[in-house]
Amino acid sequence: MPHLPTTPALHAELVAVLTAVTGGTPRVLTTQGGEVLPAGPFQMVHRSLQAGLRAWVESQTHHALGYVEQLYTFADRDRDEAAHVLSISYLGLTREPADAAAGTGAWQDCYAYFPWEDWRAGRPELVAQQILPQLSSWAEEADTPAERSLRRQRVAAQFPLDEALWNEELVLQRYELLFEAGLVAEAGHRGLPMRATLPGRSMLHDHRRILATGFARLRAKIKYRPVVFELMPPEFTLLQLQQVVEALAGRGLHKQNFRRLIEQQALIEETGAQTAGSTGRPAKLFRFRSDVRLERATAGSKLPLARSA
Amino acid sequence: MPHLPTTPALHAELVAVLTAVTGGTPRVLTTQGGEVLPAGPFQMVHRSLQAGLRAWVESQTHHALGYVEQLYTFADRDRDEAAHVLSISYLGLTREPADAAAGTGAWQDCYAYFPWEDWRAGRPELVAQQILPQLSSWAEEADTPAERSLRRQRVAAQFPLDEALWNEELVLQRYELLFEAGLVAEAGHRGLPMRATLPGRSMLHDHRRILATGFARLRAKIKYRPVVFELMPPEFTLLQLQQVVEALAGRGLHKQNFRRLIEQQALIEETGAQTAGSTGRPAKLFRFRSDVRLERATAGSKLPLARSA
DNA sequence: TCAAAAGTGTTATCCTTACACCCATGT
DNA sequence: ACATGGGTGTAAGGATAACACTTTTGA
Repeated sequence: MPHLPTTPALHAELVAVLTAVTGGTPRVLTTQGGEVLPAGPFQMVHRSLQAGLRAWVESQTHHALGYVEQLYTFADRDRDEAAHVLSISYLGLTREPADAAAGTGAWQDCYAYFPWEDWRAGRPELVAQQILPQLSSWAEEADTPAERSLRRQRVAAQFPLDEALWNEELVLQRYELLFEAGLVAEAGHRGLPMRATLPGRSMLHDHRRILATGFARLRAKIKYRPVVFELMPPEFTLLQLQQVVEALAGRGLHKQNFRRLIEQQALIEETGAQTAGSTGRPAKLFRFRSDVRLERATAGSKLPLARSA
Repeated sequence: MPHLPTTPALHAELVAVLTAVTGGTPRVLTTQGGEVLPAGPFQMVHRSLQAGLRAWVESQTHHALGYVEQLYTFADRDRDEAAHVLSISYLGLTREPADAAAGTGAWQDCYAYFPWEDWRAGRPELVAQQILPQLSSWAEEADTPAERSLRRQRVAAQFPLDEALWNEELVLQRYELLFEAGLVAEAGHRGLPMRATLPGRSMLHDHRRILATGFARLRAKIKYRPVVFELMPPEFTLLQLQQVVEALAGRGLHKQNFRRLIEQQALIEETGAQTAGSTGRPAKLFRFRSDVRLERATAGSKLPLARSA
């Protein structure tokens, strides 16, 4: 039974998780001083939702949008009990424009929102000093033994003691765990009992959750699809490419294996030029193979999981 | 700038791709004689979209819904130019109820809609006899050499000549390719020039595309998450499990390796009982380990890719 | 000369795939 | 006896991960 009207007025908005990597840090476009993600009303003027989002973002940022992918549709009831809002969220990949003044928003460091996700310099102190103790006591105070065991399992799987077991893709699950445990500010706004407030910026509505969804999807995607290149300048060195991947994955990678695996996949080609002026030996410059971009829909790409050092 | 109202009346509906596997064939719940997927109006009475869908489906089918996952949100403009409809689609996994009369719909064989996706008995004749010739001539009649080359690439990647290169996950891409080439009936309804009409049932609106999205997601998911068990009875033999996976994947699997890989992952445990009465040696019965179900959110599972025979 | 980064070569290990074979039951 | 499905062992191959080492530049 399609076409039935819904009872009260229904509104829909598009929410964008727009990501770039600049200077070794993953960034996300925000508005209102970093408190919300860019969002706009949904209008049916375009062929598809995707086309609509692309046009809207490009008009806002004056910058071409490389890759776009739908993330999730949320029905957020608790902003305004009367008005029903559907939020259709998208992940978009770009490069941060040189003229930072263009557009209305500001690019923020993703790890400002999720400080516990950056393991590039080893396990963050925050995890051992605050998160694990808090989560442990949260787990122990569960009402039933079954719930207690379940909580312990979740904590151990998402914040493992052994650094080698860290799974960087679980960004959303970890945020939701910290939310449930009353460790992020948004939990208090929803009426949950707060245990403590971890460092890390919060956002309005459920935007930090949407950001976590996008970040998680991106971390998963770079492992099997050649989407990193949407974040790279036209020409780049292998080290630059590795640093972008590391910035996203939030951990260091083994240099030699990274290079080998990238090169043997034939996704990139040498431009013939080299870097100059920097310290160290000059590096060859590469570009993404344009013919691969065509078959992008099905082309795979692998990234080495080997850790550095 | 959130909260802005959209111009005309906006409606939203939930669309469900409800899947079960019965008697070696994957099935999907449909209404109106198999022409549409079950769909209902969206109402904000529940905590979340997911909870709403679950309650609605269970009230319709009188059957518990195991696993639910959001698929995609479509903005379908061409049904009724005035009314704007958002379709939020979900994938749900169940078991087909024994009393087939319960509920309003009918369970259809998924391969009735996508006959080219069933490779369990080797490459379907349909592919070599109709699809490949039609797609080839479609590719050759492109306007520019670049477009021609791109089309050839897509055809080769999605319907490879070498059976070993067949990628069962590309259900959606293949449907969209056949759509573009004017080989499925829905293309004609949208005004595209038809080249021929392949065997395979069509659906109203874009429901066959939604079904393809769900089928593709399911084929991808069973490889790394233990969701197959949502489709199994409480107790099952390893052969039954393999046949369910084969029904979904659309191809045969190597028996010995399948068994080994499943058993070594410790996702299942013996019940102690055995089958009786059937031909051949009695088989041990297994059940899904309930403690794994708890950690399902992060638990992985692997399926062997090795082909049979 | 040293630090920093680019590169090359080789080896160990694990997982997947493939192949060969034996066991238990009903007709 | 034989067909059917259950069940075990082991070897080959490829991909990943780990380690050691050389080369080229700027300060």
